[in-house]
Amino acid sequence: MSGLVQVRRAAVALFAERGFAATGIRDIGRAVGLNPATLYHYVGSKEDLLIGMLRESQEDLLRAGRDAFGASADPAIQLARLVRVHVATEAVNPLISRVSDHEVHALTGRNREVIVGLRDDYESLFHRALAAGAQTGQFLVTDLPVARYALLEMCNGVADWYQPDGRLSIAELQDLYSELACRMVGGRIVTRAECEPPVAITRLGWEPVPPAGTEQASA
Amino acid sequence: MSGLVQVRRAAVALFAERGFAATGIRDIGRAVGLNPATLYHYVGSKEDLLIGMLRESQEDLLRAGRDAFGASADPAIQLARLVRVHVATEAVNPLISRVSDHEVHALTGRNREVIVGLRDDYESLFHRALAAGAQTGQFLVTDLPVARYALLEMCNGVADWYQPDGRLSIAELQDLYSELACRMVGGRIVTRAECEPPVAITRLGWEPVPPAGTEQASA
Amino acid sequence: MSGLVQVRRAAVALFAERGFAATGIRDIGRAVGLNPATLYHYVGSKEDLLIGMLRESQEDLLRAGRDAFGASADPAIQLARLVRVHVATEAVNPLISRVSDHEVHALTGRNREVIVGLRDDYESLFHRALAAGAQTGQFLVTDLPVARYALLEMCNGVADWYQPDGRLSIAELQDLYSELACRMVGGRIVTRAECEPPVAITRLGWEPVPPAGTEQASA
Amino acid sequence: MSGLVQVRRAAVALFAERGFAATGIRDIGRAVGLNPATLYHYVGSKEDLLIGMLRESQEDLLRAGRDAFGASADPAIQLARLVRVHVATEAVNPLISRVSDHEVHALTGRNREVIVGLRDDYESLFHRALAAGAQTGQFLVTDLPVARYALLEMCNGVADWYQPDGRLSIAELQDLYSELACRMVGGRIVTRAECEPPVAITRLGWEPVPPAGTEQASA
DNA sequence: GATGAATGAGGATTCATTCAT
DNA sequence: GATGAATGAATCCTCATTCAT
Repeated sequence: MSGLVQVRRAAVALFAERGFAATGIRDIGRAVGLNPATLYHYVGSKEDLLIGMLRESQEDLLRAGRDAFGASADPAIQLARLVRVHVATEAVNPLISRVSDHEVHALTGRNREVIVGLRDDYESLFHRALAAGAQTGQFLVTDLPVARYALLEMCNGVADWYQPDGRLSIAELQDLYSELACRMVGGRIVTRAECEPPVAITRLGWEPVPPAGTEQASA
Repeated sequence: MSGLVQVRRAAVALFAERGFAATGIRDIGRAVGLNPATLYHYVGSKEDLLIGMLRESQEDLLRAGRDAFGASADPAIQLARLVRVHVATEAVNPLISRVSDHEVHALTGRNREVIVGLRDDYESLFHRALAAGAQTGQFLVTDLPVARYALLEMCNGVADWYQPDGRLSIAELQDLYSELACRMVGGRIVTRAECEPPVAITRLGWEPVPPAGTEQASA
Repeated sequence: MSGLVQVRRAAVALFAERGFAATGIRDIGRAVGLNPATLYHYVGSKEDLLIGMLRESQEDLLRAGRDAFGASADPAIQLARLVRVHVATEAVNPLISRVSDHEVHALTGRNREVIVGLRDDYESLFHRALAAGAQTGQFLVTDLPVARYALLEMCNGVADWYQPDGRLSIAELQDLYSELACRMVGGRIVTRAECEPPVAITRLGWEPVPPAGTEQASA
Repeated sequence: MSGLVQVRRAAVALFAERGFAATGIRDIGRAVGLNPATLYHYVGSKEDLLIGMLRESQEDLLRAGRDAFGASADPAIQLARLVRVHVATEAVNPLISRVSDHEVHALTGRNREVIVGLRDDYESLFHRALAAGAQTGQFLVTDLPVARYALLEMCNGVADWYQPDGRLSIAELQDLYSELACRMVGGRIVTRAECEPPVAITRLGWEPVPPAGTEQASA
């Protein structure tokens, strides 16, 4: 495997575990058995690593979110599919998701703007689904921004606890969160079948491989 | 106002904004117009500041949570009151709440254990309310742990966006989140009136005072 | 007991145990239960403490040495008495002796000169006894400076190991070192009786009192 | 010459002159024209420097002492050889010897134990020679531990005054101390010839080179 | 690709000391 | 006498980064 990929994965793992600011370039080097100086053959700077992983993660999420959103005109299905995409993404890329959720503030200047922009675009998908559902009356949304915040935050936590080799398959996880989301906005419970075919969730190149991974299907 | 209080508030503000690891002792000193060395008159170490604020915050939340939980035997009201307490606490102490939500991992050794223990105790209140409601059938909870995670995460985000002088009063915020939570678990919508008298939410001594505070009632 | 005496004894004890440079003014304060700032009511500076104890120690040793030297015209007796005085002083004031032996180099400028001057005066007593004994032929001294160095160094170590409540009384200690010294310079063994009356060895005010002191006679 | 060697020698020189605690990492850096940070390329910590030099010094002394001791079965020759080794070692490595004599107390924990252990092993050689000589009656030792202390302390001072380009060659120095030691324990005077061939005394890599060195033979 | 050497800036913390109270 | 507050300088050490080899 390429040295660059190793470096990236080590960085993701360390940023996820200790946080960006608390991770030293030496720690990353040590994790891949490389002299700190050698890292600079692969990477321009520590912040480059961060912006790189955040951008890849956020762009991928946005792409998947758009696919999910565009696959149906029914707000309930749109919402269910968005939630399914989100939790599956967090479950499949837990470490990079944690970094995405926690370390945006470590970015500076233009880098920060780019990521915030991507996230805004992504969140607007939820807004549109919620707004449409509220308009048609199939959702009961007392306050739209609050519902959106609550929905997104709810999904964001998945990466913190989900274990791929645990009790729940990714598809089950998606079912559960989809159900919670549908109930939360007062809509009908969208079934897994209605969300077929599932949006493909890819494990990103930056995501470290778990020691003994169990692959599971998602819908 | 006491120098110690100033130091604490400055530390909370900076830890919330930049994160613990990215905040220097010099930054805190600068914020209160004190020489870095002088800080060590007030505080034993940087981590002492962190554990101090986390402990105070977590103990207060646990106390308020227990009060809320114990005020009724009805799981729906228990849950609604827990949610009301949580979001009000985040709204009243937004900065210290952000630190609590994000910086536990910066603690080491025994300090970490203490905070994690308090958080576990607090979360168990949600678990008991959910479990009781599921048992009686008034809640529709397909998966109890997942519901608890989702609920807590949903509430945790409030400190990130709520503006005390914004569109929503704290009581309205509580109503909205209470409604979302009730729906999410398939229960009846508990009204504000049912949660009277409200649990008192205190602004902690560590919480920085906003430049021009608007006080609002909570239920 | 006066606060100043307490401070001085604590300083001696700490300087002896950790060395001057490694002892903080705070350590001394802590040892006597005083705020660091309060120490400056008793003492001008950390170096003042050091020069004070070294001067007192060195002046007392010089005085005792002169008394011992002047009490007889016989070089053998002069030497024996000097050795008796030296080892008894180290045994009675072990902590201050250790500081005297090790921390002269921590003094600066004039302070250093004063102590070195006193020590030179003291050492010249040994030189005169040795030189006289060599001249009369009662000593076999191949190299006078080397003999003086060796003699003084031999005596200097006593404070590092002698235990007042141990196997040896001070008088026995004096006998032993006197015997070693006499042999070393090829002279006759001067008896304890010949050194009567013994020079008085005083416990200095700076010397910390041992927890449960056993007083012993010296000759 | 290697940077590491330069750093080591500078550290020895400064520790010998000012003491460990009073020497800053910056001082060492300045002495070798290196940024303080660069020192940490060569050395793990300040204490690493100290333990390194003490261990090397003490191990070398122990090795030389064992060679000297083992070269004869006659206690008088054993003792004479031990003394010759000791004073020559101090004369050839005066700076590192001073650090060895004065700074053991600056070590912490395990490091301290290691050095104390080595020193105990070394001192036991003197004990065995003295005890054997006392047993056969060729030594007059009234008190064995006191004799050992006195002997070792006497030798320890050499590094404080001996000048390699001074009046005395190392061989003459050895003769003088050997004579003093033999007399001190009431034994016969062992000649230089009886100690042939001399134990090799090596200048350690840590020992700073004097500005204009004069090499002299030792026996 | 890889690394040893190097560095300026900064990390948290302690220093001896002063001074108003 | 005593102390809390204060500080500039210094402590050891680590930071991200560069560059010649």
